Amino acid sequence: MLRTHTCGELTLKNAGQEVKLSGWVHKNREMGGLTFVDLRDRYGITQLVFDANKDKELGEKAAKLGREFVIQATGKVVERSSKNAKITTGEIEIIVTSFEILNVSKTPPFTLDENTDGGEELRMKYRYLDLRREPIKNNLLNRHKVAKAVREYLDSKGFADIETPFLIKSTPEGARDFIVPSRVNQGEFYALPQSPQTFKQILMVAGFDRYYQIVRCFRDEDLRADRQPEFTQIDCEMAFVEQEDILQMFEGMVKHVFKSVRNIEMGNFPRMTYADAMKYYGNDKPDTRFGMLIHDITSAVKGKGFKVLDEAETVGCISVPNASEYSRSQTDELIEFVKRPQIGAKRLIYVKYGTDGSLKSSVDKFYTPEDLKKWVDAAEAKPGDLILVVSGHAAITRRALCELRLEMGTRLGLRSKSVYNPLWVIDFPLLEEDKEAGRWNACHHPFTSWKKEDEHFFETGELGKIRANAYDLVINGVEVGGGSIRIHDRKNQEKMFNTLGLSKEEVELKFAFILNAFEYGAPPHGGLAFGLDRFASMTIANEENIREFIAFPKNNAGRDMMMDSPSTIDAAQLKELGIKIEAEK
RNA sequence: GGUUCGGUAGUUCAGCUGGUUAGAAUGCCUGCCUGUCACGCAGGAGGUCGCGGGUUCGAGUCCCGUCCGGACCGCCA
Repeated sequence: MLRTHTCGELTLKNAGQEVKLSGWVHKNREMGGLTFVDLRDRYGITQLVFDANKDKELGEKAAKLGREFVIQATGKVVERSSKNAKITTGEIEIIVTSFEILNVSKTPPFTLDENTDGGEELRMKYRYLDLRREPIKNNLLNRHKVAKAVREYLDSKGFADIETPFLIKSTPEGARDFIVPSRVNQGEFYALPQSPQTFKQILMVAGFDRYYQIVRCFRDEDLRADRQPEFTQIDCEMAFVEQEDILQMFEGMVKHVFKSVRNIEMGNFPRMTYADAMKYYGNDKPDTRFGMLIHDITSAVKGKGFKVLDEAETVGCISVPNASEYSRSQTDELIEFVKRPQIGAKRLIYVKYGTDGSLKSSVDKFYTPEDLKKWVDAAEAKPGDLILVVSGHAAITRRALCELRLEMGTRLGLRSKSVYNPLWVIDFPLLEEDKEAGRWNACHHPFTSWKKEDEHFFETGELGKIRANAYDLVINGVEVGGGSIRIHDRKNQEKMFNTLGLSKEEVELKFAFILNAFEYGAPPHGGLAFGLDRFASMTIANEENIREFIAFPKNNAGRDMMMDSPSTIDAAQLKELGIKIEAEK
């Protein structure tokens, strides 16, 4: 037997016991005759004591133990004379009588402490060492708890976990597919699923009623801190339901997860229409931990002969509390912020609304204090506010105000990590226009149904006004899940494909299976999917970098730094697949 | 496809407007130390300043190119 206990469980209650522990040498403190070794495993750290005065050979051998050596030690649990309150085993230590080196280790290239000195790149290359570190280890164990809580809840509600295939047909709407060549069918390809969308709908047609799967999905698009090419979804679908049933069911799931993983009680989730989210927050995933809402002040600023504002499509603003005393350099910095190419606003005008009611602006040449009073009234600003005004194209203005709002929220410390504000965003538009390609795309996906009362907009051609039965769950400004009530009859599904500009032939080629299925008694159904990586990182740490919550993530070029993939394959493999690689130009 | 920041000791970084032998911390090695737990003390080793080219009397520092990494935009139905 290599161990009788783990390194995290011995306490004063075990004093006097003979034990055997196995683990890694976390730290070795040699004091001259007396050596302390922190022995670490997944469960914790236990201090081993080696006394060279009692056993010279043992002491000398122990003094030579290097970091991350794997050892097995036998000894007696005793109460410490000087205790360590920071660890659960801090009241005891093991007086070692004998030990064995199970394996040696090279010196790790970075420290394995909570605050490692290792950079991102090294940590990824030596991920097996990084995963030994307390915070990363805990992230993964907590992620397991999230998944477990999800399964508990869904199981209790009668959801069945059913697997769907990974090698499927490529349907290049939306994201780019990852492609897998078929050897048996040369010249043909599978695609990896971007989501099991059509399979879960067909499971509804098949009568499974309540389905879920914690499943890997694949999208061949560029990466971000919160986006991986393969990611995990909690994929759910229900039959015989309306939107309200789904919101209730999954609000319950999120509450259950927060309660069981973090012991956080969440109240009922507020709801906001997409239109309001765009109007007041400038995007479809508002961070509702703070106010500072966007106000449209277009009509209040026009007509004073200042061309820039008179000719602007939109003029909007936010009012930053307690910032009216901002210095020139501080306001200049904000101007640079919105002019960054990523945002692209042309200018930022500000009005300082002093606590004494005074009004000073960067456009005093054009506007009197009386004019500016109209601005601050339209903005519902209060004395002491700094009003930041952006003008120009509607989309860019909205974007700039959205980013400014988030930035100011961060600077003023209004985005607390200990606060969780969930929000359902509902009534998304069904379609959005792709002006360059001259066609309409589905906002959510082409299987989303629309609101009956908006049906007539199909006839009038006002496609942008049609609202979908689609919803997102947003927590603290992060989209953690989304879904819709689906179309469940052939006629409407064909109408949708037709609206998206797919020809009859294309539809037949790509989607015949689901249209056929709809003709055999498809029940009304809908569902949603949560991004587990984001949901877990949000639940566990209110953190947006999902790489810290994935055991083996890829870097921002889609590479696995540890195994160094992707890589070339040899000529024989290519030949079997009938694939030739074009020479680089 | 684009924007932007970075690449200097094993590691994380400093190194100003170009100017002697490129520094700090930590890690590593050696010695000392019987109660440490970020142990302490003394000493030591360790560098192709990512790579290539250019400007210059002189380049870690300036310029061009290139490779690598981070963040972001486009993209992500």
